[in-house]
Parts: sequence; C-alpha cells; structure tokens
Amino acid sequence: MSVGLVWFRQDFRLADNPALTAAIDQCDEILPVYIHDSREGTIGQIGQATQVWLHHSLQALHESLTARGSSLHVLAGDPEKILPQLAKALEVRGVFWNRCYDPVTLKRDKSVKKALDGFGAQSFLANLLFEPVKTLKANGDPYRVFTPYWKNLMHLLPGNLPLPAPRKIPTVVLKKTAASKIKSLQDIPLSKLELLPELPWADSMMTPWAVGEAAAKKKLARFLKTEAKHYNDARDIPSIQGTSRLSPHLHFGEISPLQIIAATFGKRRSVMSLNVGEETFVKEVVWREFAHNLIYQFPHTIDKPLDARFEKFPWAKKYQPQLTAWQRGQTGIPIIDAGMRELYATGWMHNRVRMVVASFLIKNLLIPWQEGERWFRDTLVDADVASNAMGWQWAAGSGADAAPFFRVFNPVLQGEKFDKEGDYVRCWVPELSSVPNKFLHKPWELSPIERQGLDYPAPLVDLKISRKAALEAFEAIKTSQK
DNA sequence: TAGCTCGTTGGACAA
DNA sequence: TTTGTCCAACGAGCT
Repeated sequence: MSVGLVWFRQDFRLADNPALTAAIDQCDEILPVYIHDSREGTIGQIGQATQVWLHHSLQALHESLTARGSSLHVLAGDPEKILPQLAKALEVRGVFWNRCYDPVTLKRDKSVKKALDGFGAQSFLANLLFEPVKTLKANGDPYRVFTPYWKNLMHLLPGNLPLPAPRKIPTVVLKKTAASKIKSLQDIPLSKLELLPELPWADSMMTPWAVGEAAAKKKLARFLKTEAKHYNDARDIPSIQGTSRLSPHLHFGEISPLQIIAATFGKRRSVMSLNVGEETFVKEVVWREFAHNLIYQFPHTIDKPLDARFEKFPWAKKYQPQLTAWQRGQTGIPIIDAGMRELYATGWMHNRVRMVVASFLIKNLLIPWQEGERWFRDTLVDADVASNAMGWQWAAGSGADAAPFFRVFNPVLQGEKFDKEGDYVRCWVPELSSVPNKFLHKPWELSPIERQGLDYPAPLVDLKISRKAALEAFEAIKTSQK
C-alpha cells in the first residue's frame, strides 16, 4: 500500500484542492496533516482575529474530512523536522501541498522541500489563478500597474474548471503505523493549539460569521444570486450588504479564487459577457492576485515602501495617544470611529471605510502606515500579508499604482457621500444617534447647547490644517531620488 | 525611438 | 447646486 501525506496550510477545502486530488490519484492511502508552527518569525505567528478563525476553520475541515471517512491530524512544531520524520515513519510515496507566495512561507517551503529529498514532495498552484513567477510583462519585468496586468490576464478568464471534491478519502490509521511510536508525531487535540483567547471578544467577534468550506460556498452562491448585479455601486455603501464578505474564506482557502471565477462566469466564456457588477467583482479577485504578485516580486514591500523616497518621509515622532484613539474608535470623527469599532467588534471593516481610516491615520495624523498595517493584521479576520501591505501602501502613496500624494480623503465628505442617511455611523457610534443628519458627520459644528450631554470626543485634529501639513510633508520628499 | 496617453476608489476652488 | 480644472511626475504601454 502506498501512502501520501497531504499537508494543509491555507487551503482548508476538499473541492478544488489539487494537492489532495493528486495524492488520492497517486497513492492508496492518505494522511491529511496540519502543522502549527507558532515560533516567533514564522507564518504561524498571526493576529488574534485570524487565530480565532483558524481554530474554527480547522474544526470545519476536520469535520468534512470525517464525513468522507478521514480525519485531520493536528501537529505542532517545525514542519521542516516533522514532515521528514513522518515521511520516513510512514514510508510515503509522496508529500503533497498547495503553494503560498508570501516571503516567509516561500523560504520555509524551500527548506522543507530540501529536507524531503527522496520522499516525492510535490506542490501545486491552488490559492491563486496565475503563477506569479510566470506572470511578467512582455519585457520580462514584473507588473507595477494594475490596469495593464488586468488587460493582459482578463483574456485567460474564466480558465480551467475547478476540481470536484473527492468522494472518499482512503486514510492511513496512524495508530497502526510506526509513526504512532514517535511522540512528536502524535496527534494533538485542536484545543491544545490555544488559538482561542479566553476573552468574551472571541465569541462575539465570530457571531456574524459562519466558518468553513460549506459556509463559503453558500455565501458565494447567495452573493451571485442577489448582490453581484449591483456590486459596482452597492460595494461603496458601508451600511448595506453590498460586498461578498468572502475575504476571510479566501484567506484560509476555504474557497479558491478559481471556484469564485468559475461560479461568477457560469457558462459564459469571456469577461465581455459579464454585467458591470460581475466584472467589477471579478476585477477584485484579480486585484488579490495582483497583491500576491507584487509581494512575490518585491518581498521587501511587506513592511518597507516600494517607492524608496518614502523611507525619508517626515512622520510624526510621538503619536501613541493618537494611535490608541484611532484603534479604539475615539478620534472624534464619526466615520473613522464607526469603522474602527466595526473592525474591533467583528474582525472586519467595509472596504470603503478601510480606505478612509487609512488615509486619516497616514495623512491627517502622519502616523507611519506600518502601524496601521500591524493593527489591521492583528484585528482583521481576513488579514492577509499581501493584500494588507498593498492596501496600506496604496493609501500611503508609496506602493504600486498608488494614490497620488495630494489625494487625501476628507472623512466628512466621504461620510456624507457614502453614508448619506447615517445608518452606518449610528450603528457603530450610538452616542451620536440623536444627532441630525446635517451634523452627523461633523458633530463639532453643533452649537454648544446642542452639544450638551453628547458623550463624544472632540476631533483629534483639524481636518483642514492636518491635510495641509500632510501635503507639505509630501513636498519634502517628492524631489528626492526614487 | 520618440511622442503620447493613461493611471480603482479625491478634494478644493472657481466659475 | 453643479461642473470643470487643477493638484506631480513617472513608468507602462501603445502608436
């Protein structure tokens, strides 16, 4: 009997999982494993919100494996040591996994592959549509601008059909094998990973979410049936369900980008045949590809600006109180506070508001974008190295295809434009619920009498003055060498 | 090769 | 109230 080891990492699904399918094709018996590596500097060292999601996602994967006669083996430690030990003890024919492209994982996987020499390690493209190493401009350089990237790749869509989920997964019983005698290879209960903090926050944060492959599939189907048509406009209104909210599922691979594309296209074979909403939605999936491509081609941009001029940007020197006020949703600017509170309460924030709070942190408070990136990474359930770094660098103006420096979002105008009736602000900043719409996004303009009894802080900064200061700060670096 | 246009998400200001 | 123009400057991609 030949044995195949399937190493799950950020691909917690059975359908459209090329590593799993290949293992079943090539081997008689499978051992599905997840290895948790929480050492400092490893990819396992993730934010609190994503840890909570990870716990539930592993649980869901285990359940769907069990339903097919298998189970997930959870181990903790260094994959570079554990995988060769397991491979040796089980005398495997192959070790199968789906590739990730962030620099930390890439480096680790390279070592793992080397350590598995002779055990038939195979990796697959599964979490992206396009292989970053092959996605280059005609002259061989990496893309830095989204539009040409999109124009050149849209013709390849919808691409292949996603793989079906295997009906049965013939599984090795660890207890009967040599591996069961080695302590470090013994299965541990999921709770031992200690991913769930002992805080009521972890429960309440997860209330709006259903985790796992089945939930992701259901959510996609619903979105395509109802919201996708209006996505182009509705996605900008934070008070309504206009976006797909698939980002955390995509991050953990509970659904693949290929599955999303295939379902959106249906029987249609070209982008031109999609309606405007669907096309914009597909474009967003390709934006995710673009972010992963950028991080693959320019790995240093995880925490350093792509545009080197920004290394010398005159950021504020002391900013802890302002940073804390921003994190807690106590800046005195309603739309900012609504967004930051939504983030803390649910692990998610509407994309329109993400741009506004990022612009405010960077351009009105002059706080380095890396601080915001770190906070998002710790609090978002969809926190993804590539998308997060690209988004923040876009807001800062230091990234690829970034917003020009003079583009400073005015949170009052953004609020009045995208939260006209104030539903979003009233939902997350209830202390303002009685303020009339005219002043809801600028309560500091209420008369002192009207302000009486209003338990809401004064704005942290004057928007006009701080905007001017930001433009002057950008002036200081714009002539220096790129 | 040179010249041209264009660039996810905006705001201020003048007319 | 609405609309047009400007706010930099550079690389990508096309002709």
